[in-house]
Amino acid sequence: MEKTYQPSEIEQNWYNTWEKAGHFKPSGEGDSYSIMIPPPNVTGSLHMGHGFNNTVMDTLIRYHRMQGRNTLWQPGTDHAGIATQMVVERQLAANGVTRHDLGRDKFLDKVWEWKEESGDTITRQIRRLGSSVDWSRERFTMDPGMSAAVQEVFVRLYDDGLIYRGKRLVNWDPKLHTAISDLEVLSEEENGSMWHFRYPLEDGSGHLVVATTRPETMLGDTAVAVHPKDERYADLVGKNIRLPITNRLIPIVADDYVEREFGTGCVKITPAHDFNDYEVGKRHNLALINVLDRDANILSEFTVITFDNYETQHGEKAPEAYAGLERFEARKKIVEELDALGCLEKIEPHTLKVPRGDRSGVVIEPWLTDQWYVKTEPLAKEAIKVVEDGDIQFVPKQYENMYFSWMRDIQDWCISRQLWWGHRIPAWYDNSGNIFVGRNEEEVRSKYNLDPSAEIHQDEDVLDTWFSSALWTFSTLGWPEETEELKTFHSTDVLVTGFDIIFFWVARMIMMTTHFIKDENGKPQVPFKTVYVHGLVRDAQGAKMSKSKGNVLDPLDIIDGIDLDTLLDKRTTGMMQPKMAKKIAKQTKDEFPEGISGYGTDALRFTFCSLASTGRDIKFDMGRVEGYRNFCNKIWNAARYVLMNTEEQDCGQNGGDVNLSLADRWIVSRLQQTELQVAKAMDSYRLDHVAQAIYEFVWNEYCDWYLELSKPVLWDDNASPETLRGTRQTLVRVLETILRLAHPVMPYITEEIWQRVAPLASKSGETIMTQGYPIADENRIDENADGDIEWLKGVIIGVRNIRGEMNISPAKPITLMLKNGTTEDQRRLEQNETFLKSLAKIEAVTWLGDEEPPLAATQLVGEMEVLVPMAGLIDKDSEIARLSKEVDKVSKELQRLKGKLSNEKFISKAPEDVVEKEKAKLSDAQSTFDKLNEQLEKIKAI
RNA sequence: AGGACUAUAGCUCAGUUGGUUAGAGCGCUACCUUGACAUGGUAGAGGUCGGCGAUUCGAAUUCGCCUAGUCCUACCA
Repeated sequence: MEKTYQPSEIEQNWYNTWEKAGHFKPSGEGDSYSIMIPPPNVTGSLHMGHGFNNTVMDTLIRYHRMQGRNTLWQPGTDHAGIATQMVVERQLAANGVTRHDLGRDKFLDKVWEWKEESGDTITRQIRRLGSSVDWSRERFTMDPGMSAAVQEVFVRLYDDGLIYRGKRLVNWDPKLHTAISDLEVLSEEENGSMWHFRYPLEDGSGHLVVATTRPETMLGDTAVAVHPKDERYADLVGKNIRLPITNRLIPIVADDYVEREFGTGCVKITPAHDFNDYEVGKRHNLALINVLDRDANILSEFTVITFDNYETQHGEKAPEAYAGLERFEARKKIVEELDALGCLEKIEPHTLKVPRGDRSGVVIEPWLTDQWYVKTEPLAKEAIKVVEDGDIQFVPKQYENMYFSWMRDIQDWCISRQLWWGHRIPAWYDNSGNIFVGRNEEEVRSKYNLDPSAEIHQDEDVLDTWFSSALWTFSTLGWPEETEELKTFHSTDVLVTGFDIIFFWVARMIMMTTHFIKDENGKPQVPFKTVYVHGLVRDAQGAKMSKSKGNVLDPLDIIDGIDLDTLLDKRTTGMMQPKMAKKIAKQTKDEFPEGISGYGTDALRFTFCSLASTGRDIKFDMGRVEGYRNFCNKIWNAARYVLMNTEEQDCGQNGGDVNLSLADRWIVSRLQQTELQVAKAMDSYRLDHVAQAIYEFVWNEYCDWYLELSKPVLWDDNASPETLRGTRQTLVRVLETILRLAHPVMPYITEEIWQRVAPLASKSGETIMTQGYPIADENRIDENADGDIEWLKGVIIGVRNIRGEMNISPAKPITLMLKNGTTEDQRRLEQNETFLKSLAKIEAVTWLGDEEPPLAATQLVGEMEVLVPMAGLIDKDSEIARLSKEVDKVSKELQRLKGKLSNEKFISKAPEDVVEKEKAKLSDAQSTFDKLNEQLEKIKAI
């Protein structure tokens, strides 16, 4: 074996071997356990969040697979409508081509090409992370099967009256030319202005002052509203305003939407360009006047529409100066003109929330269009119930509240997108605009008894990407066919995801699944029984990782390492804002002056697990990765030691009596306790505790103590064959168990070592992956052995402490004296003298009776005094200093305990066992204190 | 505005139902190339657990208020 662990040399080989051998596929035996991967965007690449997410899932999957469950981890990718279309359009734009130049079919060919090319990136990354997904079942949301499911769902929901088409105000992205859902709009606070305008009354008797943050919309104003109880304006209600610039007459209406205290208490109402105004308009049956086109430029002819059937009444010419003007240009010009007309009262600075498209970043316009909607209320009802009933549990629990509060106030879901890339809406129209919904044109014609000669055409739009991902848990299993897989693996066991997509995805999956998938009794099935919600991975400063900030990390760069230049390249090419490049470069150089060295997959995975405490974001700390890389090396070298001492040796594989030493029994006992801890942590999704328990046991018990304790046995020329066999067997068996215990978290290193250790531990099999997960045997928890070793450790640490503080070289053999021990102490010494001599480098141990001991440095182990004679070794002053420090410590403790125990109330109210415990502590502390003082006096006296 | 979460050693984080002398890793100090490992070993230093109050014999842990930060949701034109 190499002297240090070299992850790069083994990882990819093992992955290929596992995959080829089919170990990632369900075994077909045992109770099922399944997880659906949250499908990443097929044309993107995985970031640290995915790395984390994959690690959690793979750990759970490998754990359950080793427990003998029939385990499926379903992989796949998402077509990500807007994001992908944008990428391809940007590529085309680089050559000066638009998608319209190509036309729909040619454009889609291009997208498919790009998907093929880029899809490999993701699957390669997933493989490198060690994820044991069943690649034979890989799915893509635009696969024929998936598309069929999407169509089926759309048609059935339409036929059930749960999908409708209507003209509504939607969030319109004027750059991408599509509607988007509420969730895709991000409102950030920005600095703007509040403009106060004077609107003259028709009768010339004065004016009202309205305030607005969006002057350009005034072209479409159809009323001014005041509060019905506002006395200032009571007699104006019903009168008309002569709207400046367009000179349109608009009424003054009373509506309690208006807040009297805000601004002047007068609000201009623009029903076609504001969600609130839309509601006001509806109540007062105002006209809707749309003044913007799809680019959010001013129309040359406004459309004037009534709420009644949204009938277009007539057009209205835009004031000539404004026709075709970009919206912010128009704003400027309107303010100037109003100023010139004497209608500008004042301009105040004002911070407001500006809605922007999460993809395009441009300001979203409420815009009146025809769109398709899912009526969510009935679906939400069932989706709320399954969580209330506990059919679905959130981990951590508090996310249920977030889920409920959103679900109980859910809006209808706008599912149509004016894109080309996606599932085309299965609806057809005839020339009079009648709607026909069906799986294909043929079906539509027969379903609606259409005249064969009737001309119909399919809707041009596609569905929101989340519409198809909402079906993910069952569409991947073959629905609407009633497949074996669907029966076996649905409902899935757990969904592992970040909280940021609870609304986008989790909620919608629950709605769709409960509506479409029922068990044999007609009870709605849930998509998953548990939702494990994890935090976001942030950079070392705690900032969200994002491409535009240039602080993203590719998990592979931590696995393989990357030099500074390449990393700089990666972070600064293909940016949306090239201006940022300089800043990003500096920040990157500061954080990674040497680039990043490769730490291997297992170290990265261990890091993710160790940071996976619930309900908390992860500030990614490179120092921890390094620490866990060192941990891998520790395991590696422990294995090296074990193999050096067991290979070609008798480890009891072929029978023969074994004699287990105290150390052997102790480490086996500790192993059982560790197994209990790990299982408990796994079952409660506390992967940080899993990692912690494994780390502690391996490093602080197996390596630090047990391996050291095995040395005196193995190196003892007089040791019996039974004893040697016992220790070798324990060495290999415990190591082999450690490997299985750690395998779900660190698949590669455990497999590599297991291949060599397994036969020595009488295990056989092709791979560690399918071995049984360790189960604690509580009969092997040996409290006597635990106690004895604790005692031994106490003595050894005492001696080492004296060595350390007295500057006695660890290499120098010393004599040790013990005094004032019990018979139990004597027994322990007798049985462990070899261990003690070896680990504390002691040449002789004497047991003192009542005789006066020589001057010595002292440590206490319980009542027993551990003495290292001073002659020639220890200098008086440093021993005085050392003892004084100890006395100080103990005296503080003594004070505290005395105070507590002299408190009447404590004695009378605290439970008896607690009082007893405190009393025992006090007497211990007292005797320690006395002995140390005594010793201190003695030393001082010389 | 409403809600959630977070605040523990210089840094990154644990701390089960209140009973600890508050832990780990990294970093720091001193010493050590001993036959698995310097990606190591041994011994140390370092915290009034964000603040104030309440409950209790006893609070890092429960409750209230406050401060700071993060994030949702809803928003005032």
